[in-house]
Amino acid sequence: MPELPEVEVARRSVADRIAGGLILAVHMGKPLRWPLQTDPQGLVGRQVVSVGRRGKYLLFHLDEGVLLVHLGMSGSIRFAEGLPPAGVHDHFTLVTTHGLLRLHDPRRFGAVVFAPGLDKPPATTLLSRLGVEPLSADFDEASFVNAVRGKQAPIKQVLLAGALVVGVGNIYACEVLFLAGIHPATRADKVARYRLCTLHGAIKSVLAAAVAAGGTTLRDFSDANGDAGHFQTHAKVYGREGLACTVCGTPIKRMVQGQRSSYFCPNCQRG
DNA sequence: AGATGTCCCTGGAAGC
DNA sequence: TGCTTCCAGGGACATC
Repeated sequence: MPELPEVEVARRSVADRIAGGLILAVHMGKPLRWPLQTDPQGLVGRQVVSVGRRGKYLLFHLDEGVLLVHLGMSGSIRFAEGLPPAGVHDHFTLVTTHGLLRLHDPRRFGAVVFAPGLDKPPATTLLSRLGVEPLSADFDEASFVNAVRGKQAPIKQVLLAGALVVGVGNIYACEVLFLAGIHPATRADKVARYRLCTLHGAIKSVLAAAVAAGGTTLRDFSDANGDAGHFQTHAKVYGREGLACTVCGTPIKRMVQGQRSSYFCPNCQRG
C-alpha cells in the first residue's frame, strides 16, 4: 500500500510530464472516498501547473484551484497510452494534452477532491491537521521528541495518527519502532528520550532510503510509468509473526492496536 | 480536548 | 473443487 515514499515516487513519475498540460476531459468511475465536490466538467480547460505532495496527498496545482488525490491503500496512478477503455477499477481519468492519467484503485479507499485553493475548504479540512513532513528540515529531533512526550496514547498510534509527523503508515511504523527498540504499546510520554532520538533518525533514514529506491513494492506498487520499486523491505518485523527476530532470535509477536496489526520483538522492544 | 472506537471497500488467502 | 470467512489499511467521524 502506498505510504509516503510510494506517493513521492508517484509524484515524481508524473510531475514533469503532466506539467503544462491542458485538461481536455475528465471521466469518473465508481465513487471514491469523498466526493469531488465540483462538476468534473468544470475542470476541462484548466491547466496543470505543477504536482506537489503533502503527507500522502498528491496535489495537482491547476491554473485555478487544486486537485487533491489520495491513493488510499490500493491506489496507483498511471499514464495510459492511446485511449484504452477504463477498467472496472479505474475510477478517475484525466485526459490532458500531455497524456492520459488514470487512478486505479480496487478497494476505493482513495480520493479525488477539488478545492478552489490550498487555503480554502475542502483542502484546509484535509490538510490543516497534518504534522511535519519527515523528509523536510522542519522535522528536527528536539521538536519531535518534545511533541511525542506530550502525548499519552501508545507510541505506535501517535505515529500513525499523523498529527506530529506525516507519512508513516503501518508497515514503516512497525519497522522504525523495532529499529528504535520501542515497544509499540508504550505510552508516548513514557518512552525514554534517547530512544525517541533513535526513532527520529530511523524515520528519516528509512523513508529517505525507500524514496531513493523507488518505493517499496510490497503490494504491486508501481509508478505512473509502470515501473516497480526496488526497496526490498526485508521487513524485520512486519508480517513476521512467529518467525525469529533477525537480531536475537526471539519469535516476533503480533498485537492489535486501533484495529491494526503491530508486529514487534518482545525482547528487543521494551522501552 | 484528548483518547479510543467505528466504518468505508474488495481481492486474495485461509478455512471448511 | 467451491463455497464462506477473515483480513489488510488511511483517515474522517462519532463517542466516551
